[in-house]
Amino acid sequence: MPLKALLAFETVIRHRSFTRAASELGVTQSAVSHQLRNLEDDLGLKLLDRSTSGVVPSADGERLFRDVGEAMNLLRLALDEVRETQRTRPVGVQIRSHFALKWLAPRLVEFWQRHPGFDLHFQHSNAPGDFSDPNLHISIEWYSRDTSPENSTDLRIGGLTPACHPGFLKGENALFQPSDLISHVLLHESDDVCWREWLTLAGIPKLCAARNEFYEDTNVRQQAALEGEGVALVTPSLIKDELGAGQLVLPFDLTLESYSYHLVVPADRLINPAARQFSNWIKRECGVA
Amino acid sequence: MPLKALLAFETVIRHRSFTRAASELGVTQSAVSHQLRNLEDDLGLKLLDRSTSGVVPSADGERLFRDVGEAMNLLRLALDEVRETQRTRPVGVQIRSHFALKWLAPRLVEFWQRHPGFDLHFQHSNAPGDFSDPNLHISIEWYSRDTSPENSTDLRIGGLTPACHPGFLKGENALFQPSDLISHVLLHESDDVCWREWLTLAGIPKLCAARNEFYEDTNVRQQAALEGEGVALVTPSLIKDELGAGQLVLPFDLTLESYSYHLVVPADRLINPAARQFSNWIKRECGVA
DNA sequence: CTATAGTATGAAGCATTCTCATAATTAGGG
DNA sequence: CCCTAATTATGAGAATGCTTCATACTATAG
Repeated sequence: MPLKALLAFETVIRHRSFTRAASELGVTQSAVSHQLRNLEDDLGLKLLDRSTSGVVPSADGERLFRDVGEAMNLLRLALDEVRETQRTRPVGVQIRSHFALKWLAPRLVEFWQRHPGFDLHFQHSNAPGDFSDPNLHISIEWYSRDTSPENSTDLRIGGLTPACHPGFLKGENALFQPSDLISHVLLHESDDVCWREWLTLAGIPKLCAARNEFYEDTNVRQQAALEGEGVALVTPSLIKDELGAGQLVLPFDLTLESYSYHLVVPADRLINPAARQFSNWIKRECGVA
Repeated sequence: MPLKALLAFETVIRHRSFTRAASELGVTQSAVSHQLRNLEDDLGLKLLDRSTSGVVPSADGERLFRDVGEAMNLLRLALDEVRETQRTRPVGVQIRSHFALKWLAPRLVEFWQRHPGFDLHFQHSNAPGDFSDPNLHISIEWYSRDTSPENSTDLRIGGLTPACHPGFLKGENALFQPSDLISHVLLHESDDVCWREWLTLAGIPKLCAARNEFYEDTNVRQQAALEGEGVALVTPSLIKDELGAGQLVLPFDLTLESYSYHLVVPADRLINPAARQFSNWIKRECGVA
């Protein structure tokens, strides 16, 4: 199908002029003339009566234009619509609420200033991003270096070390060394894997604490630690405020480094320019771009 | 507008397969893959979910296809229609009835055999072809070499010499030399120009005949001559039959060569392939191609 | 009858599109 | 669970077609 020529034809008919059609199409008048000559040669009939005072379609041209004009309008509308929805579609971001609260929220204002013009749609979950949902573009997940998936980038924000209420450092069951944890409550996420790994690092893999409590949400878990509920594993760089204010303390100088936040973006989501921008911004902010 | 890519997209969706779409489009699967990648990159969204067991459109792809598919169908139909009308539209030929009867008619059967598949529409007139009528493609006209228009080809069939009933060669007013015409009836077309030129050639420009009769149609005029009505100017090569049968004779060995049949075809009519074929055939038959 | 505003044309450069060769991916059968 | 067959993806280079440039041509209006 001589699509380009048909578009040129349609444009010429609308403008009744090669010159104006050329300028709409962003090409020279010569290009349009060539296109129309080719189309007429191809079809073997005259589509236009040319004159200096405007171009008028021949009977054949008129008939062809009825359908071609409609078709081109359809295409234009369809493209505009799809581009518009795409332009205004929010970038779907799954992000752990802790990272959202402690890292992202403080930086987001600056991001809006530098990249206005698109929306972000946040959802919070600890599970891996469900990218079968086409509206999810980016996920920030928590992985140890060797279990992180293919399409992820280590944001180098991470590490786990126990944190507790400052009161835990004194008194009867004061935390002097890791084995003292035996008489304390351990605050877990959904399982005890991380604590197990830290305890292994501390040389006491078998340690069994007084009690285990599970808080899916890290913000809540840390609040529980802050209130003296027990000892939670924390990422120090994310809770500088609480540490600075003395609300939480780190009893041991021993950090499990292997865990960190990872940016997960399937390659096919990067065709969304807004998603690409946001993803790049995060990497830049973390100094891993 | 990425028209080619949209066509590729539409074809892929219809076939649910890059490979089959490629074969419909007459290109390689690779080309289709490139087109779709470019389209998706351009729009910034995924249009297809690919798999080896068939390609299915994404939600966005589905929506785009609704309009694009319709538009492409419109274009296809419009092109088919216009091509079909063009293919079956008869070639309009204006041809002097004399030339049609004496030259064309005997050859037309052979032409049909060699070029079946299109119709010819003959109309007879001595006037120049009115090419403002888009249905007129070809005209065969009678010109002297120096008055023939730009877009005409001399078919080298022509020449004029007087012809008459054999009885005119004997008796009281027998035609022995051109000046004997003074006592005869001259049979003209619409004016006396041709006879004047012939008489000038014969050295008797002022000769005034006994009577002048006007017959627009050369076939009729020659019939009149044949019946002994008077003397008509004829093109010898076209009336070999009558001469051979002794129905007409040429009293003088003096031919006005400057007139001949010309094929007139405006350049823009040659975009009709059938018209081009017919025009070329005529030229070939006359040995002027 | 010239000026002006348009279209036509041919050659050459440029860009897009296509092909080729091959890689990567996925589903199904042994 | 691996292997095969069928599909899509990819990158580089080739081919095609589109565009431009420069200029010719044509018609209309003053």
